Amino acid sequence: MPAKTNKRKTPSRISLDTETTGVDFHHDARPFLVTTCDPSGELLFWEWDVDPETRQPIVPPSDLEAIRERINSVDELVLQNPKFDLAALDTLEQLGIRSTWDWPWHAVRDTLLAGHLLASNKPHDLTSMALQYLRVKIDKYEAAVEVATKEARNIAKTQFPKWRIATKQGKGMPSAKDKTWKYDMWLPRAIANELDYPERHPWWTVTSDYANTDSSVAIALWAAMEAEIERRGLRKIYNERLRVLPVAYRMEKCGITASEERLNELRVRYKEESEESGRICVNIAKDFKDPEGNPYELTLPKTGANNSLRTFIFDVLKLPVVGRTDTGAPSLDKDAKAIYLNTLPPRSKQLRFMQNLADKASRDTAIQYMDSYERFWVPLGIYNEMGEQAWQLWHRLHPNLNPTGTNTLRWSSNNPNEQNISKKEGFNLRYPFGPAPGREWWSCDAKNIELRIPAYESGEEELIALFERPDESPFYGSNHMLVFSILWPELWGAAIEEVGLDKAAAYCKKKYASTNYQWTKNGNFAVQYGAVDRPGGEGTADIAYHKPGGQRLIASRFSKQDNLNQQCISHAERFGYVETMPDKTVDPERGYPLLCTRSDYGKIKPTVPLNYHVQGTAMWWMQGAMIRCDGFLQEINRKKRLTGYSGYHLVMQVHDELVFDFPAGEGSEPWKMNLPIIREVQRLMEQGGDNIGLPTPVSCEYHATSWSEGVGV
DNA sequence: CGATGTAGCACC
DNA sequence: AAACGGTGCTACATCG
Repeated sequence: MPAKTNKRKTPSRISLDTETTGVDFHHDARPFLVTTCDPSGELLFWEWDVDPETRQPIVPPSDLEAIRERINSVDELVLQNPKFDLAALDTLEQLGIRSTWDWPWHAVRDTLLAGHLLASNKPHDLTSMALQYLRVKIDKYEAAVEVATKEARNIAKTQFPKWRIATKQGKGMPSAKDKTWKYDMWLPRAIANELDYPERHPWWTVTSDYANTDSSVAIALWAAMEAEIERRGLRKIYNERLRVLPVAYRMEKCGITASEERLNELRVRYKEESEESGRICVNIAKDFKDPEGNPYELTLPKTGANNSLRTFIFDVLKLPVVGRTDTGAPSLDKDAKAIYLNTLPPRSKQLRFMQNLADKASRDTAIQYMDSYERFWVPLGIYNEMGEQAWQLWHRLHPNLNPTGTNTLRWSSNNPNEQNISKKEGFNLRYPFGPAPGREWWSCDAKNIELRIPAYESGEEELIALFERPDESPFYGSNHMLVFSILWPELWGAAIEEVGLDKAAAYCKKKYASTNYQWTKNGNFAVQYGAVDRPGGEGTADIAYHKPGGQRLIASRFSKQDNLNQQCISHAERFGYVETMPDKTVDPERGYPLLCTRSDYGKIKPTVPLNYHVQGTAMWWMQGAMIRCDGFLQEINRKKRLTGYSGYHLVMQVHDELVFDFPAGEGSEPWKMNLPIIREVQRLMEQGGDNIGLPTPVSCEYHATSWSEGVGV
């Protein structure tokens, strides 16, 4: 034990950065260089040879021991996106080099989180932030690596055909798209080694020079950022933000399970149907003549549209243009297709063509998503004790999560994106996802949180009443139905006449399902997402509402909420940002600052401030929910001594929904085993409402087999 | 051939 | 002028 001292010492700190052979750590990507730097600028780094035929680094165990010692000897560990480096180092475990990394989360400081907190809508990459905060340009080091690596790739391709150069469709690197050279930064040194380049040749050090620049910039950057965080009074909020890092890391590591059988069931069906529709389209096209007078040979696109299809539709069939793209070109998106389906003459070849084209497009889209899930997944059973069958038919995806990926506090997700998995009727791609054998899933959803926030914050009684008394006549908690009654009082009145006040809502919802009620929903979404309303003028949601002056009518009915909108706009115009609602458990004085988008002329876009304020507040709420739930589940796992995938896990976040993967209950009522745990999860989520001062109820569903099939509890 | 921009579409 | 907010991925088209 070190002696206690009264002298307050400056915390010792280092920065750490890792270079890797890719980003797919659950496939073949591995680290090959670790660099550290202390505040005086002193560097200490470890660079490993990479076997060019396997792309695996050759790592002396003593190096890992040295890295571990260096990490554990300091009070603060500065990184740019820490979970990336940890995920990289964690892969070395699989090489049998180390047992575990006891990563000091308490010591971690993240320049990426700091970058978002200080300037939420500015770039957060190290190069941009070095320029912004330190006035240092470091892009030349990356440029040098790019030139060297590209040249080294060319040498390898011609002289060493057995070497595994990164490619788009390369095995073990499903994320590789463009810029594959970034996966080969180990290559210049490998070539220098293989071809006995002289000691002074730059390729020996071009990559380590680049990496070392990053670690020395990171340590200086954190000093600058920390001072700025302090100056702006954001320390408490920053400290709270740090708590999401281990949560996100664990979510990525656990990932989500998917059934190969169920995925193939959907894919085989869609493929057959798509091919059939495609054949019909090509045959119909042959009945028409191309400009030379020959039967039109249509080449269908894999997805979307191509020139062959555009020419056929607009030049040969001469269908009218019903929509334009951003650049003014005739559109063939699903809205345009819907218009054609509703307007082309019945039993015409044109209509039949369009029907089959639309059928094909929706199936092709679904197939495209499923192909990408298959590309990214890894077989189950490497780390746990699944049975033989499960090993073969179940897989795991490890989507990447970016807590700083948006202009607000929403997270983004990629490789693959877990947040846009279709739940469309007839194309529910959540069907293949769900609990593996011996497991069960639960999903918990914050009910209407983005509508509640502005209603409660502004004190809009009529809307609050809907949320408070969802079972009461006449609207039964339905915001859409309330708005419907305001927009079309005559329809609403007639319904009351017809069936009485208590049944009017159900009656209207059914009778006007595809007309006025659908328009109401469309308009409400437009308003929620910031459609512009000008007093006395026409609101941009009016078109969606199908009601001239509709948006103004709603805004004046909900004048308090309208005031909140104006307040957010004024605040943003004055300060450039809005804040989320303060969280009394973090900093009762202030919320998270979100910079608002400006137009090219420097003015705040008026559609943005309220939207960011609400979206940001909802996601601050979600962040707290995730931190509390993860802590609770970790505690259960510790008490029950459940390790690895066998325990209780938070595995997914889709903005207002969390998904959990638990050990399965047994018997005739299996959901009962974990019901007390999910009730506590529900309570921990709802608790966030107290922190911001409004009720935030959460609904929970049990999934025995699939994410697409849930039972409310 | 690689790089870049556009179109289209999935989610909340 | 801004005119409906936030994302990620794939295919296609074009250009050097």
